[in-house]
Amino acid sequence: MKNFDSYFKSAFTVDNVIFGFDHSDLKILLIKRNEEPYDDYWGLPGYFVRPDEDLDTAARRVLKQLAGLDNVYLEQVRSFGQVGRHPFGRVITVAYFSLVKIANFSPRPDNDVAQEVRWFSVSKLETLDLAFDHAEMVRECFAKLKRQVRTRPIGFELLPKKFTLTELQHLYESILETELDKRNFRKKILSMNLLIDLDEMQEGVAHRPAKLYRFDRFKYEEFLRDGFSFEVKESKRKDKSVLV
Amino acid sequence: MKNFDSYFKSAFTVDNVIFGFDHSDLKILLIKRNEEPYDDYWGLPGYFVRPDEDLDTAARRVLKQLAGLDNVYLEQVRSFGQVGRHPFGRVITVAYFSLVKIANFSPRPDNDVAQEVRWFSVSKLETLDLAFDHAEMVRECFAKLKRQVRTRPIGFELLPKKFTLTELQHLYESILETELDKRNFRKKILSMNLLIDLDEMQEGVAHRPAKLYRFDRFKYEEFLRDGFSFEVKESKRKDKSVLV
DNA sequence: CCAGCTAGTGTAAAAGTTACACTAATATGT
DNA sequence: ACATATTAGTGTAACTTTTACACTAGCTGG
Repeated sequence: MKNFDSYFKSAFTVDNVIFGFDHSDLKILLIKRNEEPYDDYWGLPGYFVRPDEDLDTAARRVLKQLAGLDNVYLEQVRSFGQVGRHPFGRVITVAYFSLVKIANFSPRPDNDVAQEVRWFSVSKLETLDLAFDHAEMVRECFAKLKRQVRTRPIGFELLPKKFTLTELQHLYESILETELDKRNFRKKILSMNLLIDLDEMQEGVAHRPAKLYRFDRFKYEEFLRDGFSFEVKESKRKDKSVLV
Repeated sequence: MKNFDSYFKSAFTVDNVIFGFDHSDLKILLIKRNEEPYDDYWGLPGYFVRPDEDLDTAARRVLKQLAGLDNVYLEQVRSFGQVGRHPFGRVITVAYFSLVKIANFSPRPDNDVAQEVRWFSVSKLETLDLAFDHAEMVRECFAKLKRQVRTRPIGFELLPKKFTLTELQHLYESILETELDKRNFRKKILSMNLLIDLDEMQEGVAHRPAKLYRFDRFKYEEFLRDGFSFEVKESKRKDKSVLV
């Protein structure tokens, strides 16, 4: 039998691109690193995968340890394995993207890998010099979110359980980086029958209060089984789009 | 500084799900393994990534060595890293899918890893007991192809340079596993202006010969820059679909 | 020259998409 | 208590896209 030992000298990590939505801004969670390499740089919450740990499990563990997050939407994006991307040796990393309700987030990096944890607006990230190839990972994950949000109702993972249609529209506008027509957006979203009108109103706002809705996950799964597709298109006009 | 040595004990491989289209059948290329583990099993062409090799480079090398394929469409899908998926140790694999023109393929596995190389119809794969977690990888890659083919003109990678509209339709039907309406399919495809009418005819067929077309890659890239999207939808009717 | 086969074509009805502007309801400040 | 500011909520007509559907054209081979 051949000897494969020389191949068993690499390591792998998971990195999470964690999206959150705060009022009108799409954000991602970064940590300020507290160890080499890239000590003091901002980067994605990520760490080595343990020898006895599945990839998804590792991603969830890191999410918990470095960001105090639990039970969130998580999806693998792809792996990044450029030779030389890590100074300690050959390290390939598996990128995940994750969607969280920002209000549920309590910054609790209960270990010493991160000295600080903070939300950054996706739109303001260009200027930041991130650790490793994390900037590329963020770009790809954002692109994937943009694609996914058109055909899957994952946007709801970013909103509180109860939300208004305007909040939902703002969320789509942030992700798609475009403006949507209010009437068309509402028509389309409501026609999908995936929202439950809670018969409750917003409170404490200095204007006409909006109705509150929640996402009907059960109905969505029913639709999925019947081969339904949650779909969103762009408008033909350059300056406006519509969630169709 | 911490010691990370214990993490540097794993290996990774690349595996290729290679799709080809032969007349009316979507196929994938498998090898009959000639070494442990899973000696004598059919499996995906894949191998260990070398320490100094990028992932994409490794995928292309393997494609070349195990299947004699060069210069083909290649795209990373995702990584599979279940603990225990490889008996030699911790090995995660990066799955790629690849689209090739089946006629260009000459089975030339110029090393001893594979004792045989063969095309299998995707539809008949269910019964085959593949090595490792390769069955799952095939399923996911096929699902991805199915999704991709609706929004990107990658189908052309599977056809010869010159093809007829009927061939193109059959290709779509194989991938989408559905029937398409001839008139609507043609209307839609031609309205995209991505095909060049070659003013040539099929020869040597025992029926009215069809016109030959080729894909206009240049125009496609122009469209991409202008934010165009190659889009395909399913029909509302259960038994038929249309490439829209 | 007939049989068999695939290529190629148009239209009307239905569905979906788009653009667009005003009234309703609340909180706050005076 | 009234005016102001602010966001919520709503309908329609023009246009575009999608869908269903059936016959003639042109070649080969016997």
